[in-house]
Amino acid sequence: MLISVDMMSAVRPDAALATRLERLTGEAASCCVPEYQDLAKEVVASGRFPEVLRRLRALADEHRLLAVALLKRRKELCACEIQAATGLSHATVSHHMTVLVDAGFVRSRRHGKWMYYRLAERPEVRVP
Amino acid sequence: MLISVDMMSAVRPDAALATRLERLTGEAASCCVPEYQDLAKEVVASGRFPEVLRRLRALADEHRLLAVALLKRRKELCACEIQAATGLSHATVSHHMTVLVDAGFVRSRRHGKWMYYRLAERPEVRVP
DNA sequence: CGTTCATGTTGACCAGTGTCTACATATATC
DNA sequence: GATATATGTAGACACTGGTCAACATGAACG
Repeated sequence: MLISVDMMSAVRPDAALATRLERLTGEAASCCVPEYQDLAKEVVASGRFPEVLRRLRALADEHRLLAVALLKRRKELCACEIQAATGLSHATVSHHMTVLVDAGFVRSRRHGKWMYYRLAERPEVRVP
Repeated sequence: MLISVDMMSAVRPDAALATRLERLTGEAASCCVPEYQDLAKEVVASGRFPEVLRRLRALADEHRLLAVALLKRRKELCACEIQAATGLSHATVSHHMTVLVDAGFVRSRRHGKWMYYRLAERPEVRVP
């Protein structure tokens, strides 16, 4: 599993440099240019940002990360096994696994009374 | 994602399968085997787990992720520009950038009154 | 069906943290 | 040195979210 920030896509760095140079020369010390508000809105509004944030939040929990790490080692685990590993109540485990499934990291399947979890195919996150 | 074979063999996957099979056959429905507690401890105790968790937590915030996304587009930004983009107070921006620097995603340099931030070389996270 | 076991759902609690104000520090300029 | 600007730090507050107890659901088995 990989979470990466690829730095290949630079979008017009000239504008920022120009603004900063202008400020350094002291002509118009216009800090807090509205241009950055627009750029920020553009980034956030892009479809990927909310999804990436949701996936990062899903992984940024001690017990959920542990569950994913365990699923990396064991092909498949049932809910009670994850409960044993984390030491949490079954309610909390159920909550965590729902978060992981919704985020697309984990897939679940029911077999009789048991719920089995395994990693999704390409659990990858890229910073937008 | 690929699960490496050596990691699986290192932790005896047979035991898990045997336990589950045993449960499926209904012989001894011993849920919550202590083996998973040991495996969990082993994973958490491995040096990478705490660091990975810390880095994930650093990214899993709306404004910090935005800052990283902006730094991906503009080579370098000063604190006031990030403040303009996020609409936060300068104190909060300072806090967020400290978190990102500590997590190793961002590097900072001071030039006169201004603090400039840019992405670190290999901002990459791998689930342990 | 009724029971039992595994899991999902709800609601409430509370610790962690993102946020701001106020103050402190650093740098440049007069 | 005094002032102004940019940023860091400390403390307080509010809100998100992880947690569990209690209840609900779903499946296997008599």
